[in-house]
Amino acid sequence: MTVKRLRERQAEATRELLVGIARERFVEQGYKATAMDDIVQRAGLAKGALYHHFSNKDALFKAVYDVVLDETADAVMAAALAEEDPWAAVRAGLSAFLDACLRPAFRRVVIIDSVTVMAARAWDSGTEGVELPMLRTVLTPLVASGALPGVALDALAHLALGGLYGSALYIARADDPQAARAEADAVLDVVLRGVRAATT
Amino acid sequence: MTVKRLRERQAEATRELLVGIARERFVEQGYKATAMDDIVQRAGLAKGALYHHFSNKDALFKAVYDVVLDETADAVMAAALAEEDPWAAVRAGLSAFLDACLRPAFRRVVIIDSVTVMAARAWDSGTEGVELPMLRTVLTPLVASGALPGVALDALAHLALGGLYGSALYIARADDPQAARAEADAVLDVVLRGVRAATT
DNA sequence: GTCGGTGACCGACCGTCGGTCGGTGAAGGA
DNA sequence: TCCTTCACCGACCGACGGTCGGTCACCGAC
Repeated sequence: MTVKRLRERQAEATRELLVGIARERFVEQGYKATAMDDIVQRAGLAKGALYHHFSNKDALFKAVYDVVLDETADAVMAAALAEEDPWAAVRAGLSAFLDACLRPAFRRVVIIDSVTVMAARAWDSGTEGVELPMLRTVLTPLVASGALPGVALDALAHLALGGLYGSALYIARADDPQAARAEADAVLDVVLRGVRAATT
Repeated sequence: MTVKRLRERQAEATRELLVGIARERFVEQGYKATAMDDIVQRAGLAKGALYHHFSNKDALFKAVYDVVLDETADAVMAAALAEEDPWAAVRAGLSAFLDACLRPAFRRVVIIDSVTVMAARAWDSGTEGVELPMLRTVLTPLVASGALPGVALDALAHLALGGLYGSALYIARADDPQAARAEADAVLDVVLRGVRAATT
C-alpha cells in the first residue's frame, strides 16, 4: 500500500492540485463566483480531468470544505477533550471554534458558503455535517449529568451551533476581528455562566 | 396619490403577480431550482416584463423575502412590545419567531435560502437584513438596564439570532415540527432563565 | 518484449439559464 | 391629433456547469 504505482501517485497529485487551486479560488471569490473553467485553466488541466475526479461542482467544494473543516475540528476536539469538567470542556471547545473563525478560509468556506452549497442536500436528504456530531460529543456529558433537566440534546446542539455561527458571522463581518472575537467571547461567557449557575 | 392612473395600477398588479408566482415557486423548489423563464411563463408574461420590474433574480427573491419576513416581523414585534418586563418581551418575541418557523414559506425562504442568496451581498457590502435591527430593539432594554454587564449589544444580537436560526433549522428539519418546536422552546427557556438568574 | 486492457486526461460540444436590447402599442398629457 | 412615455415583448446572447468519444502512457500477463 505504501508503494504506489506511478499512475496512482500522479492521479492523487492531480486531485490534490485541483483541491488546492479550488480552495484558493473558493476562499478568494466564494462558491458562486468561481468558475470550473477558471480552476481548470489555473491548474493547467482540461475540464475532463476535473470531472474525472469530482462528479460535479458541489463535490469539489465538499472536498475543499472537508479539508478546511478538518483543520479546525481537530483543534476544537482536542481543546474540549483536554478538560475534565464538562462545562470547561464546552467553554474550551467554543473558544477554539471562535479562534478558527479568525482564519479567512474557515470563515468563507465553512461559515458562509457551506450553507449555500450544502443546505439543499441537507434539506432534501437528512445528511448532516461534521459540526453537529462534534457538538453532540461535547454536550452529551452535560445532558447526561442531569445538569439540564428536560433538555433534548439535539435541540440544544442546534441552538448552540446556531449561536456559534451567529458569533462567527459577527466576527467575520467586523472591521476589527480581534476585538469582535473578544466581545463574542464575553457574551459566550455570560450565557454559559448563566446557564450553569441556574442549573447546578 | 389614491387616484392612480390605469398604467400605474396595471404595472403594480403585474409586479404583485410576479412576486406571487415567484413566492410560490421559491417556496416549493427553492431559489436555485427556480428558473426565471418558468416564473415568466406561469405569469403569462414575457421575460422583459420581469426584468422591467426587477433588476435581477436576487432582487426578485429579495422582494419575496421582504413580504414573507414582514408577515412575521409584525407578529414578533407585537408580541415583544406587548410585554412590560424586558425578559418577558424577549421570551415572547422568541416564541413568536419559533411559531413562524412552523410555516413552510418562512422556513424555506427566510431560514434556508435567504442565507444562500443574500450572504454574498452581506459579506461584500455591510448590508444587513431586518432581523438584526429587530433583535436589537428587543435586546436594547436588557443591555441598557445593566442586567448584562460587559456585554456588547451587537455581539449578543448576533449570537441570539444565530441561536434562533439554529433552533429554526432544527424545527424545519424535524419529522414532527410541533414536537421539535416544543423541544426548542424548552431549551430556550433553560438558557433564558439561566442567564437571567445569573445576572439579576 | 509485446500486447491488450485500463484509466487518467483531453477538449470540442451541448443545454440551460440569467440577463440584454431594440422594438411596439396603448395610455395620457398638450 | 400628435407626440411622449413606458409597461411589456421576445429573439438573442454569453457564461457556465456538465458530457462524451477519443487518445496515449502505464502496467500486468504471457
